[in-house]
Amino acid sequence: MEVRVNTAIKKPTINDVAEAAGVSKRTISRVINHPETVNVKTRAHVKSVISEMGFAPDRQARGLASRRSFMIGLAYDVPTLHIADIQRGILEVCYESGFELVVHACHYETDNLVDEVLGFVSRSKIDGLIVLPPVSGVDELIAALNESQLHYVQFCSELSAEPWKQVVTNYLPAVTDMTNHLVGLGHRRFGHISGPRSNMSSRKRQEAFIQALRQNKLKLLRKQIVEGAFTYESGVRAARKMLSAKERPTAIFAGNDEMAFGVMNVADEMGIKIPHDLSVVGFDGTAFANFVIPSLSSIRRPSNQMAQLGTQKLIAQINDGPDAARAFETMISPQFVPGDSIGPAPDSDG
Amino acid sequence: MEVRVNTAIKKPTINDVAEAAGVSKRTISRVINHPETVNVKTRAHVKSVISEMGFAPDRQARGLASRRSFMIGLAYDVPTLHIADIQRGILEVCYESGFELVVHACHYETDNLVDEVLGFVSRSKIDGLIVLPPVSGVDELIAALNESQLHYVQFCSELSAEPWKQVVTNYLPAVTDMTNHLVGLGHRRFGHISGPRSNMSSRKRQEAFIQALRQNKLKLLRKQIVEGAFTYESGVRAARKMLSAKERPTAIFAGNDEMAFGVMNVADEMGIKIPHDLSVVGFDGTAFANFVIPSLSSIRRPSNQMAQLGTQKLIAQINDGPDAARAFETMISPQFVPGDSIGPAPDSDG
DNA sequence: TGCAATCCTGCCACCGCTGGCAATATTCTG
DNA sequence: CAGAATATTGCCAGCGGTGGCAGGATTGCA
Repeated sequence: MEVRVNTAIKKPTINDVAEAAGVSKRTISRVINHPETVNVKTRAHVKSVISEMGFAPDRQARGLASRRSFMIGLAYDVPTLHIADIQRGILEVCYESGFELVVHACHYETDNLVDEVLGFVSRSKIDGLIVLPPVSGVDELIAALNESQLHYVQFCSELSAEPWKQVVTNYLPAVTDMTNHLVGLGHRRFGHISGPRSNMSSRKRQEAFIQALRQNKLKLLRKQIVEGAFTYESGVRAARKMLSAKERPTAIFAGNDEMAFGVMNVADEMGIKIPHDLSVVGFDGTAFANFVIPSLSSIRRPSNQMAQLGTQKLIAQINDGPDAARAFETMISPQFVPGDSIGPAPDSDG
Repeated sequence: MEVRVNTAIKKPTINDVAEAAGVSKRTISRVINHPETVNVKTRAHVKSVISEMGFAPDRQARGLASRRSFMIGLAYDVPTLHIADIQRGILEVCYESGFELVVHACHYETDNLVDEVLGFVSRSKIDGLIVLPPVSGVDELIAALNESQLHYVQFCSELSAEPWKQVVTNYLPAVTDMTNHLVGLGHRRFGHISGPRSNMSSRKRQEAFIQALRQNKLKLLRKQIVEGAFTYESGVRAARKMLSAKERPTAIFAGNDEMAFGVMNVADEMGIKIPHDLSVVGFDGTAFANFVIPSLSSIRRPSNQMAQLGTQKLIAQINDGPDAARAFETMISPQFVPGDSIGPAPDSDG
């Protein structure tokens, strides 16, 4: 196996800098890692030499010696637009803080998820991990991460005992807002297409919906709920079932946008007009919600903000421990964004 | 700055294995890197000890000593669904080959793109880089990469002198297919919403369209082309201009799906029925094309296949040099996928 | 059976950086 | 101004691997 190596770019090493600055490499190292322990004058001199030579410490060597890699990981499952947005947000913060991002796609339902993720962690030697739903909803994984003492941040929907390791989306306000909006438009018969019941976020969304309805003295019966799988196809299946029932709902709240698109297509196919005969609301509020006709009402999660917050918390945790991470927010509130897919309840109702 | 370190998982080192196996660490290293130079018996023994102890060489140490990192990088710009899919495909191959993936989001129009990407490369010490459009269309960057002797694979639309560093999408067949299809439906007046003219892929798509029309003895005049920016909004603007012209086209080919969605929305707003009054075709063919009503005809790129191919080529290049990479395909052909957004040309035509 | 050629294997230096500790320089105290 | 306390800095030993080279074991051939 012939191995080719990049030889063209040769960067100065700490030794070169030490020699050029006329001090020992230990001092260079100090200026970089603990500047306050170096005499102001030496420090200034070394710093100028460093920037003059364009020196940047080698990550591998640094990592080997200090047991840090200056890289964080991202574990996710389905490649969605929401996740692509989150990834971008994470990168922005990474660059500010001098970290790189190593990604890992996995299947959250796989049996050996824990081993797989832990394997990724130890192979890549990341300093911390960001776990996105639905992976973040796997309890054994979170337990294993806690035990491994790896720094991590979990994006999820339920506050745990260690909030400094979390970014929690609070669904209730936005879902209540949405529900009140629909009730105000005269809707009384609702349908809900949930995500997989095994999924925490999905359960939380459903709970929030039920609670919001209850505040309006309305109920969501079991038969008004159909379980989906967060995919378009599952939305189609659920919608068929729901819309062919004898008393069909006048408004459907889907657990994500993809499933809501499924509802819109089934409605079209069945000649049910949106929003005249049926109102539809999704969840995620990615750009695509605006591209469909009529535009989809949805509950928008601020992906960029979430990503930045989560990354800042993780890096604070890595660099300065839990207390530093505790200084950041934990709760994130998504927002109801009305679109053309909702309207007054049809007259035929009641 | 208090630094916390992951201490719970402690993996065996090469020394532990050497001791356990009763041989020197040099031999362990050989078994891992050049097994053929080790006596069959010793090799088998060492291998069993390795797997028994669950030993895996430390990437950082290995990298430091061998000047390799066993990580590859991905440089991209806009976070789209197509790119999310590609990322997933890349990861699949990475895992088979023992590589990790470090991602880098950049802005391809920025002035110091070259420095930025080269900075990323040297910081992260990746062994190779995958460059996606539109970043891959920046000539100075490609030139700089060639000069730096870094292994890379460029996803693009024009064959260069070094095809083993490329995955080239050949637009012509699918665009011809699409064009013939539309011409067969009676269309004669076309419109094209291109991507930015500075973008190679965008120019290539347009050229392919013009060429396909020419084969049908049709022309695409300058005024029938409006420049967009690959975004929904730019599609909306272009569509407004195009559809309010006195002789509006009966079929529009947009440079990507997002812009095609823009066309669909403007048409709806102007009371132009799709596909009755206007046919629309997009480019990319991600899942969303099927979610809109009517479903969008598009040209689908096999993102997973492209990703896998590109990654295999890159890794072959890294491990075994250009010749190994040359053994792989270079050309990828997207496919025209008709949807409900196209129909016969309106009678009023001609 | 003797000696060279070929295989294997182990020793050791080093990749570039950090941390412990000792050494030196500087400042403080009486 | 001496001795102690404190601030700075340098030496050296790793971190966990890899590669060159030499030496010992084995094999080949006369």
